[in-house]
Amino acid sequence: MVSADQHPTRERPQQADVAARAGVSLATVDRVLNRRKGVKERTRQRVLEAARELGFLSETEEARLGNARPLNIVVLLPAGSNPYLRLLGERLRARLEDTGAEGPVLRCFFIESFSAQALAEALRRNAGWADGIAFFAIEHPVVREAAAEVAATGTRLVSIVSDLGSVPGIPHVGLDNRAVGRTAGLLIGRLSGGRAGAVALVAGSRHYRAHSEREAGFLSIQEELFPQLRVHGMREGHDDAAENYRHTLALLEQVPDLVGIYNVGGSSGGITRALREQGRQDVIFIGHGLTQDTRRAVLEGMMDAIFDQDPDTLLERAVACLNESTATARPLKLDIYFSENLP
Amino acid sequence: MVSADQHPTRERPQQADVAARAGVSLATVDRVLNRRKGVKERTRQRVLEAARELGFLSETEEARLGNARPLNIVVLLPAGSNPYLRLLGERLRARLEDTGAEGPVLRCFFIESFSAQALAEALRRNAGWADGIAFFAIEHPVVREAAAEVAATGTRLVSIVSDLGSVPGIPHVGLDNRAVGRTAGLLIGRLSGGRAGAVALVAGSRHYRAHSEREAGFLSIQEELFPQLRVHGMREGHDDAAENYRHTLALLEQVPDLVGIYNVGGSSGGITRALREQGRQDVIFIGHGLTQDTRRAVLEGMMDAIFDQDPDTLLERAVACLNESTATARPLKLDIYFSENLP
DNA sequence: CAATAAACCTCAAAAAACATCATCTTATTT
DNA sequence: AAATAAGATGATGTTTTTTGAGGTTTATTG
Repeated sequence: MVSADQHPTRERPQQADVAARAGVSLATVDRVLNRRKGVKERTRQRVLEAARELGFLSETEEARLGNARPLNIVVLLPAGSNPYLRLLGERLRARLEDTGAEGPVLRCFFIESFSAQALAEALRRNAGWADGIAFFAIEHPVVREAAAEVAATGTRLVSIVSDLGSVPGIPHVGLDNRAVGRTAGLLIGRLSGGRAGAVALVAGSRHYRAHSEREAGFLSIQEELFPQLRVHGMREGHDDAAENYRHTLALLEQVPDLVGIYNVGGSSGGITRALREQGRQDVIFIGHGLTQDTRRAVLEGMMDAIFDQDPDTLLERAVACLNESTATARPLKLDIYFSENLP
Repeated sequence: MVSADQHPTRERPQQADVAARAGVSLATVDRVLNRRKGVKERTRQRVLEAARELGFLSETEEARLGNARPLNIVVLLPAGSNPYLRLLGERLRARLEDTGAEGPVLRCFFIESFSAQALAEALRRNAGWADGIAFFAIEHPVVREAAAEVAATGTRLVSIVSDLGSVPGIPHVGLDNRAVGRTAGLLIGRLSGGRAGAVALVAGSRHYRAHSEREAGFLSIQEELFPQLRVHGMREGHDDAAENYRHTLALLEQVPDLVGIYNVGGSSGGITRALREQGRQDVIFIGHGLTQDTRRAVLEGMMDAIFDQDPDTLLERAVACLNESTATARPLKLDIYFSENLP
């Protein structure tokens, strides 16, 4: 009968024991153990301690559950109808749900588009409170100033898609936009098969560095490789479908020998609508952002290629930048989609 | 009897003792010791600890069962001069060093190319020993048989780049090759700007499903959209630069109106060499695998586009498949590189 | 060979995971 | 202060996973 073992066989504790010990219900223990949301930090600790005392958790589990409040990250996106941005917002929400309590808490705010003032204010508003802010930069002294201030409070910053220019300490996650512009130019040039004529640029706003860099790249390669094409001056469509629609109609009327359009910004839907209505499938059209509307446009032949930066990768990299200081600023990969390789 | 517990006698402890000490049943001990599934990690640790304390396990057994985290993964690649495969091997090594003791141990073996026999043997050789095998599949009954056998031993399998066809239980990590072929066809058709003439296919071997699927996709879109182009029968270059070089020279001589070439397989270097030597920059050429030689070829204008599947992503996804059973088989993204968006 | 430990299987019970709703707190607004 | 909203917690039901209790077969050992 002697203690057959040194250790009197210990009954394994169960969640119910932990619950009793912590003075909470089973549901709460479950929430803590499975990292579900909706538990006050204080209660969480009580449960964890009870579990510890009962030896309910293994080392690794304890370490996994014990620590770390997830980071507080704010993402500032331009408001407006730009479908890519809406998609980005959605992916953000999806990511938040996905990682659950694991990952950082991502909050997304939509800022008045193209307004440096509004962006600067939003930056300041979130300083200190958030651990990190990811934002679409507008190149403007007001924004730069605000960014510097915020960085000083310890809140980390990362610009996404469009950057601030040379501001040290603010890494950037986005494409190599000059190369992107050149690639667009190359493709339009090659797809036009030597035809002479005009190519048009449409942009959201030159205040976005991303846009002006793409424009610069596009212009440089046109000049370099395709002298038979002349570039018709850029129009700012403010990433608005209706505005882009009007621009395109005007363009089609004014420029009889239009060969191609490159939409540097978002909301390509307005452009395809104009092209479709005018039956101008012959016009080569390249735009940005893989969304429902651009997919359809490519499939029906109104659009020739979509340039995209994968939203999930973008977010992941942005979060990584905010987490670690070893922020590698290698540009994102440009995804190019034609009608046949849509995902 | 006394001796039994006073002095830890050298009597062999039994599973029952381990079970008692861990506070679980014999069935659970059995599950842990024989690596059966359906044991909670926490319980597993308990059992292992109890076993350790009782000296039930030998060093090797303990190592095998214990934190068996660093999985043993074998990657089987075709031997040969194919630069993409060499790059893949390099990335693999890099990954191994990178993850250090954390990640799985990746071992890479080069198998005689295009030999179903050799591949089958290699699979069998690594069965049981390795936890998982990632392999370039060759579609052949011998291979399928070997794969099924290996899967039965508990060693998990994943095909990379080229798959085995519909074999349940063997997930695949690779491109949607039909779509890839169609995209290549689309690009060549569009870049040729309506010229009439011939387009040629070069492949490694039809025994690779990836190659034949790309071929099928290419043929289907040519027929569908570009009647002015005729497809010149496929040649198998066995992913060998020298062979591809000879093929291309012959091609250039025999087919005066050659408009484009699509190299379904690897080792595009031979083709660009032939094109360069013959001064045939006018021939549109698309090939696979972003490597030193294809980069150069694109930059000097001998090649028009490179289709690539990112080696790092490929490896990561393959390892993920071998780790978890929740292997999502979503195809990889096709990366398309032109002269302007090379990374 | 007999005795025994281990391997391997199935099935039912127990525990845990997961989802939902009601209730109660707490903070915020009016 | 009352009203409201948002957050926490508990109660409870459903589903899935884990575990235990058997039995049968296969190796091992004395």
